[in-house]
Amino acid sequence: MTIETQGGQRTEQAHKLVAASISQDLGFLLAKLHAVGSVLNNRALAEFDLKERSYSVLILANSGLEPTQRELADFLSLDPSQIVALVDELEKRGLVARAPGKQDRRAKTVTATAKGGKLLQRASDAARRAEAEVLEGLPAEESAQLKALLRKALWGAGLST
Amino acid sequence: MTIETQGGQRTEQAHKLVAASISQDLGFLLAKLHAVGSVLNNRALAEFDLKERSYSVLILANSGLEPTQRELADFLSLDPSQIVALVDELEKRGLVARAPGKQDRRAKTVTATAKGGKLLQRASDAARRAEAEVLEGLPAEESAQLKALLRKALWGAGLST
DNA sequence: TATGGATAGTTGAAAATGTCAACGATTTAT
DNA sequence: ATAAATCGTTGACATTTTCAACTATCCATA
Repeated sequence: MTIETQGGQRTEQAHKLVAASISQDLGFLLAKLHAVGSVLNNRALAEFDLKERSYSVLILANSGLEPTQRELADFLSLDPSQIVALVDELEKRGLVARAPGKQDRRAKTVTATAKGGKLLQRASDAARRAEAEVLEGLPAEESAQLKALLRKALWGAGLST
Repeated sequence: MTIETQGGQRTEQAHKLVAASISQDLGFLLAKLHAVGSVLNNRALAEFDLKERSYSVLILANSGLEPTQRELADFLSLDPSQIVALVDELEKRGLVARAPGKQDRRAKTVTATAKGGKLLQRASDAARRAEAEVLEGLPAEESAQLKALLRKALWGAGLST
């Protein structure tokens, strides 16, 4: 991580090595911006005792889509056992509840409790501010464009706008 | 990771949960595309006994910019101790060499050997193909745009085009 | 309708990564 | 000259990832 946002000012001064060809590499760019963003996100969410991971699970639990743990694992690109740990903790805190799947009794759906929904509301404010900080170098239109392109790369056209 | 690219065909079928609001979250989008890309990158680089990390170090060592280990750590968002391990391994394989810094004798610059350069050439072909696979949902122009926006978010305007 | 093969969640262990504090050697500032 | 800071390195510790097993349930089909 090793990123100096101590004073809260500069996100990153242009580095000598930016000139190297790796700055054209998609994987590197994604890793780097994700690293910057994770620090800010986790810092913003710490106030609510959440991290990026648990925040994601809470959002999906609160989506009304009643995801099963397997669906969470697939969607978040995590191992099913990691979902167990995340849901365990959120459930212990009374933020989400497990329910047996309606069609499939093996599966367990995860839904947010009222308490979880309230916490999420406050937390997502903080997350929004963190995201804005990551994107402070981009005007609003380009931020939207960046996110649209990421969605399209992941899932193809059809959902963006 | 849990991503089904076994047959080599579909990168990811549109998931039920795409409808959730987290699909608008920058951190999530970066994490997810990075996860997909890492799998493909590491698979492509495995043939050369490299991973994303060592590949990045090798590129920078081969850039002609003679980075010090500290500069590598800052640029790659890694702890200095991780750079030690990465350079140790590459040096042991004869792909890079450490040299004392010219101005600062505490520092050590890392440069690629001829052997490292040759390996890098072959590896970067494979990496390019992996990147193309990640971006197969985007036409060339949008791929370039995505990368330009990522660079701008990281370092501001000035280098892109 | 019973049997075999797949799948959901869970557990636990092993491997890989991340984080951090300390240290010697040097540099920089005073 | 001395003090404070920095670079690479080491080693300890925490967190995360990965994987194989296990039970319960579902599904296909003989």
